[in-house]
Amino acid sequence: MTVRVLVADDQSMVRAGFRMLLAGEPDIEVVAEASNGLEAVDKAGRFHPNVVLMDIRMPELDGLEATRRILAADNAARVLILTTFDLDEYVYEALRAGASGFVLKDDPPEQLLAAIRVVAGGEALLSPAITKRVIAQFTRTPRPAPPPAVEELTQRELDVFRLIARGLSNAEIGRELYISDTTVKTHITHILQKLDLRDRVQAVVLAHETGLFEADGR
Amino acid sequence: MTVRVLVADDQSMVRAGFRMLLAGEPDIEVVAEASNGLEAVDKAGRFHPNVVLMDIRMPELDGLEATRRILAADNAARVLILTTFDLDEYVYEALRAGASGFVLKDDPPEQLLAAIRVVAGGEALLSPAITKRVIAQFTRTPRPAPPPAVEELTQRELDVFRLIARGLSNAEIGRELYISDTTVKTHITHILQKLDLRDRVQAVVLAHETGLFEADGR
DNA sequence: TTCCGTCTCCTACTCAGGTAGGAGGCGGCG
DNA sequence: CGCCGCCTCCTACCTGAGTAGGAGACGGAA
Repeated sequence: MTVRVLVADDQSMVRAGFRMLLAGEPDIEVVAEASNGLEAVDKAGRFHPNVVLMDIRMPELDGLEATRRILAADNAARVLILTTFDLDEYVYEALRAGASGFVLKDDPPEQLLAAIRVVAGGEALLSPAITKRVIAQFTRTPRPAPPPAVEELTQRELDVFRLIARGLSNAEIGRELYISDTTVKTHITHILQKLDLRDRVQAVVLAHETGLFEADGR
Repeated sequence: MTVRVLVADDQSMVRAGFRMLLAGEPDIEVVAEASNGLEAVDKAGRFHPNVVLMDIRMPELDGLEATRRILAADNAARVLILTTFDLDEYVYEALRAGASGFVLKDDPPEQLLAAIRVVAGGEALLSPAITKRVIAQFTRTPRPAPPPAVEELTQRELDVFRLIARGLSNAEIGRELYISDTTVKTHITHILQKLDLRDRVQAVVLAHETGLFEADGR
C-alpha cells in the first residue's frame, strides 16, 4: 500500500530534490509533477494522488487556490504545503483552504518523509516543530551504511556529488577520489541528467537546500 | 602582565596591520610573526605566545594543522582564527583542532582587541552559531538604509550574491536585476575577490553554509 | 556464456564563467 | 569645485565545465 504523491513546485530543482528523496522510499511513489497551480489541479484530477506536496508561490495559479480546487474535486486528497518561511503569512489561509499540514523545504529529509506518511494516514500535521539545525555534529561515522538515503544515483556518483556540494573543482574531485577528471566529468554528466539539473551550481544549491549531505564528514 | 601574541598570516599587509593595531595597546605585545604554518609552529615553540592569531589559508602548512601542532606542544596556548569569511567546514574543523575563537579580518579594531584579551583570559569566543547570526544579520539589512560596508560587499553585490546562491546563471541574474550580463560579471568578479573565493560554486557553498540568505524571498 | 550496469578513461567540441582593463554617469563629500 | 566610490557597460581573452560518443574492464545475473 504505497503512498501516491504529486509534487507541485515551480522550481525544477525543488522537484528534483523531492524526486531524489522519495525515490529511496519503497512505500512512497511520485506519480506526477506539476510546475504551476493549474497543472497541479489537472494532474491531481488525473492521477488521484494521496498526498500533494504543494508550493505556495507558483505561476498561473498559486498553491492556495490550487489546494481549494483539488479538495473541491477530491476530498480524499491530502495537501501538504511546502514553505520556505518559518513565519509564512499564508499559513492560516492555507489551513482554511484545507491543507493538512506544512513542511519547510529545508527541514531534514526524515521529517519530510514522516510528514508525508502522517498526512497520508489522514492525520493533520499542524505546525511541524521547527527544529533548529543542530550544528554541533562533530563526531560522525565515515560512511559504513550501504543504503544511502538518496536513490537513483550510484555510489560513485554520490561520492562525486558530495564533493561537488563542498565546492570542489573537477580536478580536485579527481585528486580526492583518485580518478581522472574526465571520469569526474562523466559522473557529473550522469548526475545532472538524473536529477534534471543544469550545472554543478544548481547541484550545490540542491544539496544544501535539501540538507542532503548535511552532517557529512566535514 | 602583558599578552604575548604571535601573528601568523601569509599576507604581509595583514601582519603589518595587526602590528600597527597592537602597537598601540600597552597590555599586548607582538612577540613574533610567521608567514606560513610551519613557521608558526616553529615560532610558537620558541616564543611561547599566549595567543596565536592564525590565518587558515597559508602555504606550507595550513592554519588548522598548525593549530593542532601548536596545541599538541603547548596546551596553554590559545589560538584565535583569522578568517575573511571562511567556509563552515573550516570553522568546525578549526574548533576540533582546538581553536579558541574566531575573528573576521575586517572586524572593528576594538573587537579584535577584545577578542585577544578574552581568549588570553582562557575563555572561548564567538561560537560559530553566533558568528553566523551576526553575519547573517547585517547582510539582511533592509534595502533603503545603506549601512557601513563592514562586510565589504556593496548593496548591489549583495543582490547579485543572493541570486548566485539560488543557482541562477549570469544571464538569469541580469534579467532579474535588469542589468546586462557583463555587469553581472563585473559584480561577481568583485564579490569573489572580496570574499577570497575561486568561483561561484564556492560562493554558493559559502552562502548556504553560513546560512546567509536563508529566509530570503526565494 | 552472454548481457548489463558500473567504473574507468579518452578525444573533440561548445559555451558559460571569470579576468583584465577601460570608460562614462552619478551622487556624496571634503 | 574636484575627487572618489558605485553602478553600469564594453571588448578581448582564457579556462573550466559540460556534452557527445566511444571504449575497455569487471562482476553479477540470467
